[in-house]
Amino acid sequence: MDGAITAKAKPDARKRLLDAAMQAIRTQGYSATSVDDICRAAGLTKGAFFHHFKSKEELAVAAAAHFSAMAEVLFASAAYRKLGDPLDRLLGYVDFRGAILDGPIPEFTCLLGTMVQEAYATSPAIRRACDTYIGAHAAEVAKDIAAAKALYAPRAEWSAESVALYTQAVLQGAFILAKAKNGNAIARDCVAHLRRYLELLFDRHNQEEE
Amino acid sequence: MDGAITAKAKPDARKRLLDAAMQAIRTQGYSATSVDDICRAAGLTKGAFFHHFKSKEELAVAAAAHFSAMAEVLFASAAYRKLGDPLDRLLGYVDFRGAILDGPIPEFTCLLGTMVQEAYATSPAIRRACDTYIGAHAAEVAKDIAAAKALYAPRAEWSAESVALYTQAVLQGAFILAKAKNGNAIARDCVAHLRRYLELLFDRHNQEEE
DNA sequence: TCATAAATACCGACCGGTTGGTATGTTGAC
DNA sequence: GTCAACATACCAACCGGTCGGTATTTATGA
Repeated sequence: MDGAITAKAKPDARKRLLDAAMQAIRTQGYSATSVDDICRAAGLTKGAFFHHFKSKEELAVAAAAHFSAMAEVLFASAAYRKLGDPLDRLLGYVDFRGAILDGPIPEFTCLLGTMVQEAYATSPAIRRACDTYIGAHAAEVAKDIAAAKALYAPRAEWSAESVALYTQAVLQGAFILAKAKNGNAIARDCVAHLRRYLELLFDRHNQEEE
Repeated sequence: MDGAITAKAKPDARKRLLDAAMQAIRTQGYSATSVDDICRAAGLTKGAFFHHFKSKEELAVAAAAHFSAMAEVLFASAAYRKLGDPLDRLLGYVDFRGAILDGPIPEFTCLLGTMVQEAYATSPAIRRACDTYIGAHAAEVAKDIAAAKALYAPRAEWSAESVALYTQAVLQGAFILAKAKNGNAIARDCVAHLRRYLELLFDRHNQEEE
C-alpha cells in the first residue's frame, strides 16, 4: 500500500540529489554550488551524498547523464516527432526549442553547457560527459537533417552532422545572451534566426537546377 | 634613464592583476578562481589585490571592462576595418573571428560569456557589466550590418541589431562546443555556418524583385 | 633646494566561515 | 545478522576579506 502514495517523501534519495544538483548548478554554476547546498535542497545530509557519490565530480558526471536522460524523454515525446517529413521534423524541433524557452532562466538552460564552461580544463571526466551527451543529442537532430538533406538538398556541400552541431551552438549561445540580458526574448530571437538559416539551407531557390 | 627598460618588473600592478584574472577565469571559471590564484599569477600578494579592488566581485567587473577594451583595440585595428563596402566589412569581421580561433582555448574564448554564465543570478553587477560590453561589441557589428542592409537588403524583415546579437550568440555557442570537444575545429565550423547565413541574408536571390 | 608631511602602493600575518571529504554511528528491511 | 541507506560529528585545507605595518612616491612650503 505504498510506493506510489508516499507523494514527495521518498522518491529515491539519489534522484533527489541529482535534481537538486541540476537546479543549483544551472542557477549558480558548478564551482559555486557546494555539496551542502545540494544536500540542503534535497533534504538530506552529507552522509547520504557521499553514500551515493564518491565525490562532487562524480555527482556532476551523474547529473550530466540525468539531465541528458530527461531531455531525451522530453524530445522523444514531443509532438513534432510524429511528423512524417524529415524537414518538418527538423523545423518542428527548432520551433519546439523556441517554445520551451519559458519561465525562469535556470529552467530552460542547459546543464551541460553550463558545466563544461567551468570544468573543461580542470575536470576531464566532466568535460567528456558533457561532450558525450551534447554529441548524442546533436546526433539525434542530425538524423532528421540527413534525411531532409537526402530529400531536398542532396548536393549541398555541408554535412548533416555539422549543421546539427551548429544548432546546438546557437542554442548554447542563446542561453548565454539570455543570462546576460536576464530575459528569454533574445533567445527566441536567436532561434528564429536559426530557423531562417535552416529554411534557407533547404530552400530549392538556393540550389543549382540541373 | 628608466621607465621603459625595467622590462617586466612593474607594468602596473593593477593591470597585472587584471591580466592574471582574465587568464585564470577564462581557464577555470570565476568561482573556481581564488583571489590567491590571481595574486600568485600576478606575482603579488593579497594586500595589493585589496588595495586595488574592494572585492573579488569588483575585480570581475573591472576585468570585464579590461577585456572589452582589449577586444576593442583588436577589432578596431584589424585589416577588414579598412574595407569600403559594409557587407565586405561584415564578412571580413566574421572571417577575422574565425582566423583568431587559434592556440589554447582560454586564449580565444570570451571572458564575458564565461563569467555571465556563472554569475548572472548571484551578482547583478557582473551580469550588468557582461551585458553592457557584449552589447557594445554587438552594436559595433550592427553598424556595418545596418549599412549593408540599407545597401543590399533594405526590405528585409530582420533588424541589424538582432542579426548582430545573433552573431555573438553563435560565437559564444562555438566557444562552448570548443570547450566540450577540447579543440577549436568545431568553432571554425560554426563560424563558417554563420558566414553562410549572412551571405544568404544578403543574397539578392532571396529578395523579392519589385 | 630640501626637509617633511601626506598620500599611495604593497606586504604578509591573521580571522571567521566554508569547503570537499571522512570516520563512525544508527536504523530498518530481508 | 548482515547490509544498504542514511545521519552525525568532525577535520584539514582553503576561502574572501581585514589589518597593522612599511616602503615609495608625490605634494607642500619656507
